[in-house]
Amino acid sequence: MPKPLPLLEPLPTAADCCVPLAASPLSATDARELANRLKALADPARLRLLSMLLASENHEMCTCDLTGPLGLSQPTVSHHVKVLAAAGLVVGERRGTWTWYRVVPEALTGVARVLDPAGC
Amino acid sequence: MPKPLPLLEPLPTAADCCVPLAASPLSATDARELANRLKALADPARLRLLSMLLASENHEMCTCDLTGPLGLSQPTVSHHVKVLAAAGLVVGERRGTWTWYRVVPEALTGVARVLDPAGC
DNA sequence: AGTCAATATTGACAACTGTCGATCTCATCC
DNA sequence: GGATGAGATCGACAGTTGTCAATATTGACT
Repeated sequence: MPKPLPLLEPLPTAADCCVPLAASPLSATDARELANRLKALADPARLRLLSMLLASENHEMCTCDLTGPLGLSQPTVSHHVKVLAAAGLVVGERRGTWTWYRVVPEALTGVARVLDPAGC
Repeated sequence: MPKPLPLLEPLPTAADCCVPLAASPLSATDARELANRLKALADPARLRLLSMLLASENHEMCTCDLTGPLGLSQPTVSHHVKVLAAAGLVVGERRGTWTWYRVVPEALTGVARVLDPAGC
């Protein structure tokens, strides 16, 4: 359990696609793209992982601190963060031996906004 | 392509779970529940289906009007609307030979609100 | 009853996914 | 350099999922 270092740079911005679901019938490619992001979210372990990151002290955690609470093996946790990172929902940063992950809030907000028929 | 009848009753309300993702680490059961909803959303065909419903004239369509634009067989469309209905995201109503489906906007809004770390 | 049309269900199959053990990579410290 | 420890990757396996053809069900209309 290493001590978290203070972040040096602001959180990176994420591609936040903005094709509101309710505006017009989604094209096949837009639908595939949004589905990919939602697929990354649609897993209990990854949702818990995200919420743990968001609720953590410095809004970041290393893999070693995630395996225990999630009750999953280290390779499995590594797999999940990789899926989330590929979807742009988290970013990882290597500092020495550890890799620190944090959520990209803009990405989550983007997905939320696309979904909400009330327009948010 | 039958003519859509005017809706007689207001849209039904849906269970909108409200455990904000960012507030605290999600419990295993809460995560599973939210993941189930997201799994229902995380498919290109179902996303297109939802957006077609939302963008349609009377905010409802019958199965027969969905198969063509989606480019999927009738059983497959029937399968997808069933998944969406099981997740509470759409409701179907049989009128004569046809079944009319419409989105439950509250359900979508609920998911969007849970996801958004900005709190909406 | 009998026919027709829309929808739902079933069965089957290929593709994808979550999980873990084993192994590999890389940075740190002696 | 060698040892240690965190994390990533690989290979395998069970479970799930999207799809369709075939069939069943339901409602309308003679």
